[in-house]
Amino acid sequence: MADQGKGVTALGYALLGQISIASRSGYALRMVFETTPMGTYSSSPGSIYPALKSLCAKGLARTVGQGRGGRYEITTAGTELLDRWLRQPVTAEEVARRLDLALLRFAFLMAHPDRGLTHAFLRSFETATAARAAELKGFLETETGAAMPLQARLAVEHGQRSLETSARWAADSLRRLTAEQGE
Amino acid sequence: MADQGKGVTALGYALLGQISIASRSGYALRMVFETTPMGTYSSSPGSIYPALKSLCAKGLARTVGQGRGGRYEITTAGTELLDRWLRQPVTAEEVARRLDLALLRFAFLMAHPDRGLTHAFLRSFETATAARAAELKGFLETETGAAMPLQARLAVEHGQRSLETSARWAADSLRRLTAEQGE
DNA sequence: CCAACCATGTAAGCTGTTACATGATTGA
DNA sequence: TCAATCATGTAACAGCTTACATGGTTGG
Repeated sequence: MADQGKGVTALGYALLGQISIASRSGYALRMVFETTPMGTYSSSPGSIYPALKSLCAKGLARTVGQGRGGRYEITTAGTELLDRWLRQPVTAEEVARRLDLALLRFAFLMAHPDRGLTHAFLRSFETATAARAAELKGFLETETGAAMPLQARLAVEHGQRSLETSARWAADSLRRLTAEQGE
Repeated sequence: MADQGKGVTALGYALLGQISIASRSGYALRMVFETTPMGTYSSSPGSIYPALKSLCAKGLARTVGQGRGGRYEITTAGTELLDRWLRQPVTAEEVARRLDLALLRFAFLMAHPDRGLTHAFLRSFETATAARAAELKGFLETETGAAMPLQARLAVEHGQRSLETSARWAADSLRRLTAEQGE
């Protein structure tokens, strides 16, 4: 019966994640996108307000109060959906097409009561990025010189090196989070 | 009179760039997306064929032949539009939101007669990625401890490190291309 | 009282996604 | 001849972008 998160977009999850930490007004949510690097996930009021309405229509969020003090808060169904989303492991496919979505999950895992999830995420993130980097490397090795001029190789190498950096980031982050917990 | 590339999307440029190198059938173009890392820019026939039609409707491409041997080729207007696009420098704004578009330009600059453009691109790419990385670093330094838990910092750091890698890639690529020309 | 900012929206247009449909050709 | 692959589409739907519109509140 639970509609499996059908149609919740990156922006939808970005909003849901925010209000799961603390209820906020639409304007306050907008400001987060405009003043922090989370801005990658949205732009203008024309996308945020409709997205909030859509979350309400799906029963994942609700409004409390109105006018000046109106805020959005997450519902039980919203919490459950967010939880299922946060538990998804990172796949090589996701890394190839939607790395931003994976990073978004990481950011919100910060507030999740199950601290083990962050560790699981980072492990699967490291595996998936390394795997995708290897795929690109394999592609470069298969395609021989003539079929692939230097400049095309360089373009693919950008992706490869970028993903290797991501994998290292995951390993480093895991260490730092573990160190913090142990203190 | 020239419609300044209004409404040409990433996929549109990806297609235009391909046929500027050699005329191809729609299917051949699809296969490029399905078998190479260029696949990031598209997915299914449902997007490629309409995009090709749209290019034709805008007078940027045309079909030659039909059925089995039908191919798409670029028009003069298409060549001019592509040229203007390829000459655009990389900005910090583009790096923040559409790094993929910048990389796409790089890949097609390979076929451009003006070899100086590739060098100009790489220099502006390096500057822009480094600038954006510095922005993120500045953000991390401004936001103090309490307002920003470790895990949120780490998420931003991912972006920062990734962009630093991009900047290094640009510098390395410039060296390698210069070396190749000098041989 | 006027400008600036808070706060929330609507509407048009375009793209992309998903899923389905179709016919030709070729190798087993 | 039958399956796979070549090759090209269409239709429904949903989302984002851009641009515009609207009122309340507060500081100078």
